[in-house]
Amino acid sequence: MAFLKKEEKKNRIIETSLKLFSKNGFHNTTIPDIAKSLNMSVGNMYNYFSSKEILAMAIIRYTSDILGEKIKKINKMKISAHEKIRKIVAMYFNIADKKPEMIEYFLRVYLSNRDVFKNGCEGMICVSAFVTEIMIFFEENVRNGELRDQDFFSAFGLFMGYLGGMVFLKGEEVLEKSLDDYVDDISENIYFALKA
Amino acid sequence: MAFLKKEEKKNRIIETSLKLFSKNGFHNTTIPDIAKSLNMSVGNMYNYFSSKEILAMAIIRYTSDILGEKIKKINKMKISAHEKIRKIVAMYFNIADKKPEMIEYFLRVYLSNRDVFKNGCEGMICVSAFVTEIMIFFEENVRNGELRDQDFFSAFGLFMGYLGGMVFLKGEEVLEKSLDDYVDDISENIYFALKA
Amino acid sequence: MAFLKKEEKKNRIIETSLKLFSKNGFHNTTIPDIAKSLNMSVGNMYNYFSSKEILAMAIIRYTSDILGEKIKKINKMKISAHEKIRKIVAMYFNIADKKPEMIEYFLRVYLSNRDVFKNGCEGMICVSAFVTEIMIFFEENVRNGELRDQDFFSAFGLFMGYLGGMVFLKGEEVLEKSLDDYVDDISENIYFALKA
Amino acid sequence: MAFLKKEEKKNRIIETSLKLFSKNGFHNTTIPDIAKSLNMSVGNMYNYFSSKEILAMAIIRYTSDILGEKIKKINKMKISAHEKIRKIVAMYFNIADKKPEMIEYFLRVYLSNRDVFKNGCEGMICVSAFVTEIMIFFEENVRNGELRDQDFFSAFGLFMGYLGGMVFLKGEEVLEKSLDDYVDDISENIYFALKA
DNA sequence: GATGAATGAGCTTTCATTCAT
DNA sequence: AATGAATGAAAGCTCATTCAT
Repeated sequence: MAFLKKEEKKNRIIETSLKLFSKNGFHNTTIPDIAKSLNMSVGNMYNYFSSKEILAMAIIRYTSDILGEKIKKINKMKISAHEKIRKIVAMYFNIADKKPEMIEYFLRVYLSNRDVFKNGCEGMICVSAFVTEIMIFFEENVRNGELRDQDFFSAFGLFMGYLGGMVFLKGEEVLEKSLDDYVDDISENIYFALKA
Repeated sequence: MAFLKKEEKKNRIIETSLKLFSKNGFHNTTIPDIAKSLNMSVGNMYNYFSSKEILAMAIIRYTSDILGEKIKKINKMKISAHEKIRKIVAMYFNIADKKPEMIEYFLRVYLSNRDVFKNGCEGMICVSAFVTEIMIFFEENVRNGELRDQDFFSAFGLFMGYLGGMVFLKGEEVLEKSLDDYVDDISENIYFALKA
Repeated sequence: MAFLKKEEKKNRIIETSLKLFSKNGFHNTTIPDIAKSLNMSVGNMYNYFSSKEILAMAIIRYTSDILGEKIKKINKMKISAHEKIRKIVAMYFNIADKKPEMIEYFLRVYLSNRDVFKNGCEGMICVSAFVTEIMIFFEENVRNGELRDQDFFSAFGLFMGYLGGMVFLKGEEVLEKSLDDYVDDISENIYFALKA
Repeated sequence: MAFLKKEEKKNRIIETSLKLFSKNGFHNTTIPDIAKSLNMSVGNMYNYFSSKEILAMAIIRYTSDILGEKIKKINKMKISAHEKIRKIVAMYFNIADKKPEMIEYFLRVYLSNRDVFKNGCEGMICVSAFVTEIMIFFEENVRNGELRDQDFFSAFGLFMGYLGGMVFLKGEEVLEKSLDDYVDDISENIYFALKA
């Protein structure tokens, strides 16, 4: 492990903790659990993240950055707002399928442990990469007339809440179809809701 | 307190725990915390709810029943689907304003502590009162041609996720306006998304 | 239940507690458990036995009296020491079979909860009915020359320990045969050990 | 304490718990009691034994091994069955005198807390070291004609029950003489019972 | 950097006993 | 005599964090 740079090792810790926190929840995942998963000593973990909360905050930033990056790519495409919505929904559900821990972390850790994120992540600052790209998407397409002008958070809540809600339902095993099969319905619904 | 019947006392416990769980989270609220809030001994609490998890499950049923009841009333009104959506959104935000603990419990306790609700509330069974009324709303208005026919969960996820998402944003203090001021925008968005 | 005299009701409580204590152990049997078994309120139980320990001590006296009575009958028979030993062993194993709770109470409650019996049953005083009859048996048959003269407790320990040990082994399910099938072997062994 | 290896420390915990459990009983000895006796924190105890029951089972194995080892040595001696019996009785009473906790643990913890030993020690598996050596003693001396052939458990119950019974009587302070003074009587009785 | 034994406060839950009715 | 809600101390166990090596 000595050949890994400090930053690489931090990422390894983040990836592993992300999975464990998402699967078992923040309070049911212990630092020894994480350390064991990483074949690392408990004490050494503290050389990289000085507390469980600081680790949790690093994870949400990490996750938000990856999601933001993916939306940024979609934003740069030369396609209609309608098509962009579809791509965002498809991308989101694809992640929920392939790397469910990323979405679940939002839903089950970030959303519900306010106190953990209180000192350092207040006001969505730690998910700004993700929020910003949704904002760019929204404002660009309002400007070019494809989407109706309205309060940004009315639109943001729709995206974030709707997509998150569907992933939650999937997790509860109440959906008969795969998330993939919902892409059409849901992107249409979002488009109808927002279009000019 | 002796003049309260067992059922009334259970409800008092539920109401108080609901507030504490919503405010501080399930794992940060201890049974002694709840007991103290109720001026009741820890041991006696266990005469009413035999474990913390069983209490948590009673609360979600209680909350879902109240919400379901309110939607049921709206469902019975002789108004258009468009107006019903507006009433549901207004009612939801009104509760989020007046009794925020009910909505927050959904978001911060039920949604994110899968293991707590695993034995007894699997598959949304404990929120069925709420889900059922949304289902009735949706199917009646599809039948009478006001809403587009689509997978129920595509519609349900929109309602539940969108409204929950807005309340979350409010809780994060990122909304400048009061929830009330969002009723118009959001009910329009939902209507556009679902209308025939 | 009102037609039962106080003494009869105490016996009912004793019989029921005897079974529960024997089956689950003293510490794993709660007063509410006993009360429920008796269809009686917890508070009322305390009208008959003012503490769990006092109940436990009443039980050992009750049990010892019954066993002592049975040995007394054997002592009065006009048969040889050899035959008396056989009868005692057979009687003991018969009880262990038909009312195992009586023997188990000796083994699993009385023997192992010294502190419970400390104030009121010190020095085998609560089992004296049983001990006395064994003593009578022993001394009479020493006097008439059928048994060797030796320290009484050397003989008493043989009876009590051997028989108790066999019942313990039965309880551990390591004996392939029924206790009844051991009567011959064991009474021979005891007789050989003690005879003049 | 850092110079002690993990195994040595486990043994230290076993020795101390053995004393406390024997003296006060399993249910009246708390983990904090044990930890305090060891000048160790409660939490750290759980690094060595993951539950109170697992500790109790480790103790019975430990104790049985030591007793078994002592009988094994006697078994290897080139002396008569009669003399071996005497040595076993003497050894047993010597331990009961010098390390009474070992014998008391059998009597007051192992024998009477069936549920504690249910998962892991069923069917005398945790005392097999001791049982096996008694079996070897018995079978060898049946084979060479010194002891009568009979069901093993008839003989085993005699040893275990008789010796245990005497130690129990000693503990109840009803014996006027020291255990040592009973060696002659009791080994004669056992020998008469078992001899060919 | 790396280790993992050690800490101890804090958690959920239990239960003998009391007492107002 | 009878009820059972109420008490509260104490139990077994957990875990974030530290620190000597």
